[in-house]
Amino acid sequence: MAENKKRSDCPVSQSLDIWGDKWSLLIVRDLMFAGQCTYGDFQKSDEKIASNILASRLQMLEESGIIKKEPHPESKSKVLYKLTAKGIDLLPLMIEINLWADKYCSITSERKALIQEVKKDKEGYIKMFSKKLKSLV
Amino acid sequence: MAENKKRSDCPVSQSLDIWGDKWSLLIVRDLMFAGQCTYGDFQKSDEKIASNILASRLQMLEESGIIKKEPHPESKSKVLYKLTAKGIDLLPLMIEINLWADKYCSITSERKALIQEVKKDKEGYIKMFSKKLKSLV
DNA sequence: TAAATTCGCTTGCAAATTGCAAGTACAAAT
DNA sequence: ATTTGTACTTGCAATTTGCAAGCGAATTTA
Repeated sequence: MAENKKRSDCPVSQSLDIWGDKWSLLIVRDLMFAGQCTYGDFQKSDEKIASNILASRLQMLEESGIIKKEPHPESKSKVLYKLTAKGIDLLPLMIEINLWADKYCSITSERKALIQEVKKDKEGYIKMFSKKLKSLV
Repeated sequence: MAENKKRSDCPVSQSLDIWGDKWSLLIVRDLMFAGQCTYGDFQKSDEKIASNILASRLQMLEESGIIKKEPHPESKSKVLYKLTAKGIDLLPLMIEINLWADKYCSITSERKALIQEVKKDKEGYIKMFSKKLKSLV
């Protein structure tokens, strides 16, 4: 459950120790697109993550300071998950993943449009999007 | 052994299906730093990947066209692994991982120096490094 | 106000993956 | 001719994943 051991001092290795599994970055993706999500929102995503895996990943991401939990303003039974500044700083990485996939994977036209926007002015797009996300924190 | 099933149409998800495990990007990292590696070179890395995992990851990365195998020019018993263009295109992603880790993980001073170079002129650095890697293909 | 539903998890268990240690086949060096 | 180096493979135990169901509290519905 806890992936708390550092394999080496390499920055890549240390990063992968934190979010280098099949699910964590999908959670981050959902939060970047939606700004905030409930537990149920994550479960609605196309990849259909198992409930126990979702719970353990959310806990890990929270422990490593990438996301945070907040009470839902409208309901005591709901929880809101949000990205922290540390999580928002994964945006450039997320953009590069999309750009790579745009070149080498088959992408939905919906997402393709967004990637086109990024290509026009990558730095500008990241700044704008990052600012938007930070306003929600 | 084979992670050949697509979880969804999302570019992030599809990318993670290919290289989204704890080891693949470390193999790519080694190749980016060294230009080319033998099986034994990978095993010498700090993270001490198990031999069977290394073999299976190398196979997967080759099947997905990110790396390629070549006969070693000096020995029939050795094999050279190299990045393909598709693998080299992971460089911007790799750079962003390093930049994120530079901000949030504890990094060795050796790698810190390299990251400083990147920060001065990211685009320029990527172009230069990418060109260098492509000259080895 | 009682019953049903939603919500965020947890639990049990089978299946898949990982990690370790040792082994194998071929090439190269001694 | 024997030992060493190289790229893997194999067997097996331990961990992780994935599925299905369950659970307690909050909320909605009848």
